[in-house]
Amino acid sequence: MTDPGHSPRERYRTQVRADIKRHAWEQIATAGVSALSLNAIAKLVGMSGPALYRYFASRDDLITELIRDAYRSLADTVAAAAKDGADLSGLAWVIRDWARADPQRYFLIFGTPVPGYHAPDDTTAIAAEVMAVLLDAGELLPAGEPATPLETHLDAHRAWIYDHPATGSAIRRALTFWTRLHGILSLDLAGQFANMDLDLDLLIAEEIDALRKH
Amino acid sequence: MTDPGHSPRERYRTQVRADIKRHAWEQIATAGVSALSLNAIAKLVGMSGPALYRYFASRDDLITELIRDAYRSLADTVAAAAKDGADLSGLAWVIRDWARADPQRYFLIFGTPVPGYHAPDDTTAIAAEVMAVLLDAGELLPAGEPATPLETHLDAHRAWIYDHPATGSAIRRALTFWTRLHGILSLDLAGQFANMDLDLDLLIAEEIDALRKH
DNA sequence: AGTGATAGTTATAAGTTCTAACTATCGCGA
DNA sequence: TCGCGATAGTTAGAACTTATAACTATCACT
Repeated sequence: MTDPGHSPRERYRTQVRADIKRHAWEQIATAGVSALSLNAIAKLVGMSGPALYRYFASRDDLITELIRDAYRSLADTVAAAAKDGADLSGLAWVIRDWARADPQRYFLIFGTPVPGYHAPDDTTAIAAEVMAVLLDAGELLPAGEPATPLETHLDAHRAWIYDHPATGSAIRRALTFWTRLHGILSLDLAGQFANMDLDLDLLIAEEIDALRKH
Repeated sequence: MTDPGHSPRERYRTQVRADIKRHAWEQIATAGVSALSLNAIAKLVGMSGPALYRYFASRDDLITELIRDAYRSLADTVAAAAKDGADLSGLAWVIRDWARADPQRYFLIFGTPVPGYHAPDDTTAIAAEVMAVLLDAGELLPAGEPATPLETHLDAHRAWIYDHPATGSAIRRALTFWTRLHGILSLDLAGQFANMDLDLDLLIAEEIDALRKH
């Protein structure tokens, strides 16, 4: 048989792939994904241009893998926080920190979409992991008296949360947590709050706190 | 004197510039800003490659002008709605429609930032126009009893709204209107709600409605 | 030790932005 | 109406990019 999984060739290959990705992340962090150059990366890892195509079929292929890793990193971070007992507030701070650690990584997932590009299916599965954590956190809060129209709607269209038993109220809170936090984070990371001297944590805190009350 | 402003040369020049921008917008709408090719545009308007540099100093220069136009379009749209008496809800629908009309135009302003790129100063002035409208709309709502910590903070750090006399409560509502709506719109336009069968208008309505109550 | 898969090489094609150098055209003033 | 100067366009080319083709060296396993 060839390569049971840990042959020298295989180990070398995964090491070089990791090296390539490491340099790719550095480029993305400092100049954005549009400035990512396969040629430049190849030279940085010590090989010449086309050799890199032995490891990634194309530029899009490499970026897709980076997107996958970014999703994985976010899901793991959120899951770890949940395991440590974080509520919605705690999750908000964890996600804020994760986004700030590498804004371009955040935008790789949630930023400007490229028309025609479709994220691989497994990334939506990872996104569902994150959503499940948010749904769990949302369920810990008491639901309001009469369900709102949105809650009724979400309760009826629940296919995307798979078999999670969350109530309409919990789904609404999880969804709203997501949209509110993303709104704040993406505008902040994009520099739209520059020169506003805004206390972002105060804004996040009050927005998430409002979710607790409604 | 030369060119009082309406010489034949000048008129031809502005017409060609508009032509170039028109094709640029088409490219951006269908393939995103990263796929914008000066060469392709030049051929579409009937000139060969480098001739386009008579009209725009560089690719970045053209994009910057498109960003400026996008800001201008948004500000005009919002201002027109306000003149027609739109409240925060009405403004939300107008902005939603404006974003949907050309998602890539929306992302050109609010999408993934390019590290190192600084928007020209006049765009922040246009953004202030939009903010002024939101502040006006926020002032029409009654303020809650004790000001929240965020409202107190915003009241103290009000340099960015220039001389607008809005209260801390109004600033908070305008800011929150912006972050909430952007969170929803950007995730939707980016396709993050795909296959969720989500009634976006219901989500927007409840989020903006919650602002009225707090 | 030999051999076949793998990893690297260089050359090349077809793009891109953008500069340089040159030419043709257009419009204004005399 | 003629001429001249500013403007608009051209082609050539430099320095990049992604990506493929063809070839060679290396490495690990039988």
